[in-house]
Amino acid sequence: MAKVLEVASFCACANLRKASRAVTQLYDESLQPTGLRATQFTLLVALSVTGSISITDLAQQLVIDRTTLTRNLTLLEHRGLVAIAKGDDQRTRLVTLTNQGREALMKALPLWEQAQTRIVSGLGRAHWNTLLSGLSDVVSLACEP
Amino acid sequence: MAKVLEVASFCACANLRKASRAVTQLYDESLQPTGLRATQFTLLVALSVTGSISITDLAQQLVIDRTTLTRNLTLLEHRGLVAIAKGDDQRTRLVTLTNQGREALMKALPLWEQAQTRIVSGLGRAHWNTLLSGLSDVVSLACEP
DNA sequence: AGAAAATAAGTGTATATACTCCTAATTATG
DNA sequence: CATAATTAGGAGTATATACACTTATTTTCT
Repeated sequence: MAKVLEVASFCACANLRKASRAVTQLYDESLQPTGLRATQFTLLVALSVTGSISITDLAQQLVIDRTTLTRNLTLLEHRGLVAIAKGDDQRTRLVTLTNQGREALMKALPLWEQAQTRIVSGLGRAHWNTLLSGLSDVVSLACEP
Repeated sequence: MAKVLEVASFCACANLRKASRAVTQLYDESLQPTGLRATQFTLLVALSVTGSISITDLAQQLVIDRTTLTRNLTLLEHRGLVAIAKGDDQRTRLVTLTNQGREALMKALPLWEQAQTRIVSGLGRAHWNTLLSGLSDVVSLACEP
């Protein structure tokens, strides 16, 4: 069936997931000396930028399910990289990067750069910027109600 | 730190994973009436194109870990959508789409098209093609030894 | 103020993902 | 030909992801 061939080649979901798998493995490998997975590194970076933030707010920013985020944060909390405390609104939990978390993040930065450079130089800066903006558009389109 | 802001905005891994999450939710929702997840649909499509194929070969094509693929295929096998049998080389397992699997695939195609159209029309055909080719380049770069 | 609606988060469950270690079968090598 | 090296696959474990359901708190409405 011609239609099936089209799906195999052009499915946005399949192609994004494939690229996601490939790139995650590259970044995981680069970050391995730090003991951080790429996803965990991303969380530390986000927290470093936002400062203290509630789980729901952080989840929205990252387009990640709230319950997924809770579980990922718990792993970082157990390693002392983030702290989770009650907010003024007793329902909320405020997540904060600890000093230890900040240290781990700083150590990881140059390793992240290795992986990132490989992708960006490989594509060329212009193509890379185009791709990045395409990804951003895709997120908007997929999240539209 | 300026560097951290750069990571947050430009990390290839974070942005790909974010887009991957967003799009997967869109496709999962579209495919929901079929009981297939987007990942499962993708496997059925791949098998429909390749015909009988060993687990390792299929894993390489999809840039997915062999053990992950085994587990994902087992779920489809239990639902009767794929068959897994020993190959001539007794070490290999040949995976084949069953008639039931082909039926499920056919029913899912129009639902896939809904989600796919949303992304492709949203981006515009030209941007979409650029994005697709960028994703393909990223996979090559990340998988390079 | 008290009841109802809304919001923030946690739990149970299921799938997706990949690594390490292990077994079985095949191929290569002496 | 017998043994070593290679290859295909499975099992155990851990993280990532999200849905449905539940609990606790806050806000809204009368």
